[in-house]
Amino acid sequence: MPKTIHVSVAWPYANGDLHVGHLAGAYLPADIFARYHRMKGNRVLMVSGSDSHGTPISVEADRRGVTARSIFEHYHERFLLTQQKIGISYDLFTHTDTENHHQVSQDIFTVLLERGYLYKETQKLLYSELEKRFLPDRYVEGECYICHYPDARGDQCDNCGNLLEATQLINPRSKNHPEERLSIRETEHYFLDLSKFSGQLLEYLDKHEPHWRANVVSFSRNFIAEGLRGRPITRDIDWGIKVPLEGWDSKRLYVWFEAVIGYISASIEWAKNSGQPDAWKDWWYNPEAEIYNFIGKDNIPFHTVIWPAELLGIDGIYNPDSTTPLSLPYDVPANEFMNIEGKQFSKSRNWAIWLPDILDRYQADAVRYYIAAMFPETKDSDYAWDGFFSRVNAELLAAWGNLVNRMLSFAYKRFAGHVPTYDELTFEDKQIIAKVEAGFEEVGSLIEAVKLKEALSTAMGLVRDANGYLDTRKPWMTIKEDAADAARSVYTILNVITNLNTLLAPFLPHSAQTVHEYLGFDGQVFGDLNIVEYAESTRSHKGLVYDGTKAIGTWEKRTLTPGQALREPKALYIKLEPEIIEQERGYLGAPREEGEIEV
RNA sequence: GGUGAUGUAGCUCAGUUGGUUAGAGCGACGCACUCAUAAUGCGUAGGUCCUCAGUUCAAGUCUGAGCAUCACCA
Repeated sequence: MPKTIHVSVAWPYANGDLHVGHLAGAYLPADIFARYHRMKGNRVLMVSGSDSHGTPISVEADRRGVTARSIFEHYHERFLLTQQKIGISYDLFTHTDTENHHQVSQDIFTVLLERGYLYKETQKLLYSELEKRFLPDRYVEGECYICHYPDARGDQCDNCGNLLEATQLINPRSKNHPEERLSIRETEHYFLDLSKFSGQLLEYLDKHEPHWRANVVSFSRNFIAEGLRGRPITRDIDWGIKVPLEGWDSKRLYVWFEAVIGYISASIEWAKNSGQPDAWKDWWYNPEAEIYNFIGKDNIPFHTVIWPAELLGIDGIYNPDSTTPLSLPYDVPANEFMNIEGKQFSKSRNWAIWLPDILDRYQADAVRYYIAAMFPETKDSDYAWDGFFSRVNAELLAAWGNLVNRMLSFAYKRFAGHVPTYDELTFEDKQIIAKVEAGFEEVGSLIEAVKLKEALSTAMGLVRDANGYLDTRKPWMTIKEDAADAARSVYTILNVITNLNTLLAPFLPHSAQTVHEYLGFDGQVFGDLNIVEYAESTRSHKGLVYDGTKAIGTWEKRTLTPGQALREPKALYIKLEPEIIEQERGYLGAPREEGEIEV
């Protein structure tokens, strides 16, 4: 019985390029998980998109003196190309400035309001006469009321490190117009009344805790223990989704509130785009469906508490006659952070490894391999260039790539380009075949439990076993005096390589296709990743779309047919030069220029 | 300041409910091999499991205190 799996992936702010932190935290684990489940024959829907709203985008736009829209459109385009290149197989990667997303977000606001889950409250905020607007904390500077540092930011003091309340700053001023004295004004906002859900949320946590990661459980419990206070879901800004009420034209939905809605709105958009407008309900109104939210640890309470509260509050939306409730996240396998050469990622200091840059210099599967081997699943990990160098050369290339290359070219040369025909296999031959076949169960159950790092190292252990097997059977020796025995062992190792290739395919989809072809198979292991343009009534947008119709890869053992024609193999991976370590370290912290992304 | 997490071989990390000589990969060293991008295989060396105190017949594993790192919250 196939499972129904929703893979919800955190939405990146479209205010800068994607970096390895994005990949390590959410996108790559989600992709590996989704590819595996598709191979397994399960029904997968994986969605995400660019977060086009939010202050980070406005701040970046102001810094460059352009509109917020042009910033998000620029980076959305780059997100599509980058993720296409590294192969993140979204069924739909869209963005939050679509008519569809605006509509769904406003509908959800309206439903929550009608059901009494929202309340109005007056807040005091800093107002700029000059700009005729309330200023978000990030636009405010002033004297710290704790240490009296004169240039404290609106949300935090860089001198004493304390988090600040912007309205309490001494002589608060606008970042854009430092000469102006800001005043405090009252403004009205809607709040989501989280406390109304506390009983249901505790029940929800109790039910799911047993299969959640320890860090996710403790973050969530801690968040609830601190008390479920109402959270504002509207703001005094002009870039974002309008509040669907008369007289609220100057306000917009708060980005934290509408971005998570993207999981549903993108599912709805995907269904519309595929011509089956109700298809999204197979995931969202289906008690058997499992929803997995792949996110970074900074987002945990939003996905285990606040988002479930929103979902509980809108149960039955677009499906009033439903007898089953709207689905809540089944698991939130949050990753910790991936640091870089021992230091935390920092955009402002350019202490970052940008994906467009490294995809220009290294193979996508090399990047995927290193990051997957270093996934911060239980604690922060560290991306180090000497580590990248040695893991790619000594593990990916030397153990796996070389195994493929040595035996495929041996078979190609010594067995006239065909899979050898054999009489009977020896004990050792059957033993290694059985061991690798058992990997489907072993690696598969680790992936299902989202223990991806362990899944990868288990598969790599089998690669080492295969190399060990060769050393005992030595086909390059036996071919000289006992051709029949060489045929047995070469047949065996090709069979083993076929299955190892399947086990590694979710991690290394690009080289999986290459090996598949070298072995003489036709067709595609996975489907295609296309950039598609979608028109709505007043505007159109592009999305990244996985089309699985051509995919033939399945998660099961395969037996090679003796006599099958092989294709001439070439080396799978490019060997890295030691110089890259210092070269790459040199880019860290230095000024960077965005390059074109070549496909 | 509060909460949570982490601290195990040169490096990156595993170590389930406390139980025999603490594991893996990489790196180092030695040997073997030559099909392969000098790639592989076997073997060796390398650890007061952050510190101190406690519980126990027995602690990397439990408890307390401390030190260090990180995150979240204030």
